[in-house]
Amino acid sequence: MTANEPNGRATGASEVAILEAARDLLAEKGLQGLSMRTVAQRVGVSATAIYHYFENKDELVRRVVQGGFRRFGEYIEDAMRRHPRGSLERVRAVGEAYLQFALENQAYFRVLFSLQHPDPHTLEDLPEGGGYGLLRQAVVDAMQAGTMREIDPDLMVMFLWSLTHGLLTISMACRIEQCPEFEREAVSHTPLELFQAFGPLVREGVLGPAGVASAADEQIVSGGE
Amino acid sequence: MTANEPNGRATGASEVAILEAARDLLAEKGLQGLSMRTVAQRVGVSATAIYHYFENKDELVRRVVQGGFRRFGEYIEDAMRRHPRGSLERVRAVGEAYLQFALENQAYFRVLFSLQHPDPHTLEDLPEGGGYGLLRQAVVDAMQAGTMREIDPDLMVMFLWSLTHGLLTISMACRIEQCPEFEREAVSHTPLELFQAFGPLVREGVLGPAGVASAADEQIVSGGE
DNA sequence: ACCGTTAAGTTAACGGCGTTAACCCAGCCA
DNA sequence: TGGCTGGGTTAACGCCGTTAACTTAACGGT
Repeated sequence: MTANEPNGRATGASEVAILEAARDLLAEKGLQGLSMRTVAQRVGVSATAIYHYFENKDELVRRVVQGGFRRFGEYIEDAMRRHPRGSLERVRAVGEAYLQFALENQAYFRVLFSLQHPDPHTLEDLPEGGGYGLLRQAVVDAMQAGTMREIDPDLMVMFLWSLTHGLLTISMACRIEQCPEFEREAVSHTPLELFQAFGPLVREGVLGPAGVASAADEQIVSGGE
Repeated sequence: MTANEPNGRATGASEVAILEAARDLLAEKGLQGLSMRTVAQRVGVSATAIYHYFENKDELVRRVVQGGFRRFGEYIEDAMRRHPRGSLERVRAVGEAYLQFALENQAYFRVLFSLQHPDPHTLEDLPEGGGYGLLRQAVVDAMQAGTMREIDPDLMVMFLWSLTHGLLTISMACRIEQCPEFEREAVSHTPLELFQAFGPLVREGVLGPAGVASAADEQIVSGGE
């Protein structure tokens, strides 16, 4: 309980206090640790008081998620600032920032991209220049600088985003580290290491640098297996 | 209610009947439409009867998920059968089957790869030869046939899986179609169309077929933009 | 033929959840 | 001074997962 007034009445349950409590609770105990009652208790107020600020629980978590996307965008902005415009490194850094945010704020991220939301968020949930826009800018710059092939930038963005997001969500939903195929492997386990190992595939594709050797001239190129 | 005996006692709540009811309920109303009580009602039995067959709700949905992965595997198996061993088409078909399953069984898929499970499933949840193993086989075959560069096959599988899974989960969590960046675009909206549009990027990478043209010789290669 | 065990149900209840309804009261403005 | 309003309260409803205690039908062994 926070400081109460002489009678049993509590104060200080501002909208932001509620949002902060909800955010912290989410980070600490995950989505199912966030109930109206626990949030209220942390703020020092009765559960129903929350309904003065938010229509219902859905709106509360939607607002929390919104704040999450904002912080997410900041991670990415920082990453971009650290690399020169038009460089491939900058594009890669955006991906790494994506991973970093997700891993440092797991409970958070799980909710941001939960598949359970009744109706999915449009990307305008994140602020205008948000993650998508930033990555897109990095991609357009790289294309203009000639460090990346020129195709529809939105297609390119979806490609990179899908790859990164997929890697992340797979590692969060499945414990690939302890799957037999991976145990015996030199392939590294952490999402970040995998992401970096993707580098050559992303740059040169599954066919390889010079296109794949046909079966006939295989031994010419690599000496056979 | 199913056929009851003379007294108020119900029968016929076999384990599989419960699993089927849970599966159907999940497909019809999503995860939050699946409660012990609703499942029980559909089977025609009291809620607590379920505890004779399953330890708790978690185990029930885990079993449902298991069955889901099995069906998932069948989709992929079918796709592989329709294309020759070692072909890139076969690998692509696996990805398309992945999309197809997910889109035809959305509520299902949302739970299979929910980020909310207390502890994530190991891949052994799916039967031995399951999705991962099948894709891996297709990849190994393609490498041996020379239609794909030779690298660690598990890395390649994670790459392809991440890409496909990410595309899917992003489209399920965010309504990219109605995001301003996409509205004005010729880029198609459905996951399947996007997946197909990824083709060149997957094969040749973000650098392009012959590596990207440096700014200097750009016009030599493509005649400028 | 009986008894004990077990499998498959039942009802009642507990505590937690989101949410609603009804009420309370300090502070402000006319 | 009086009424409105914003921010709080308690009580209650119906749903949830789960537990406890009970009932009954069927079966196997002596």
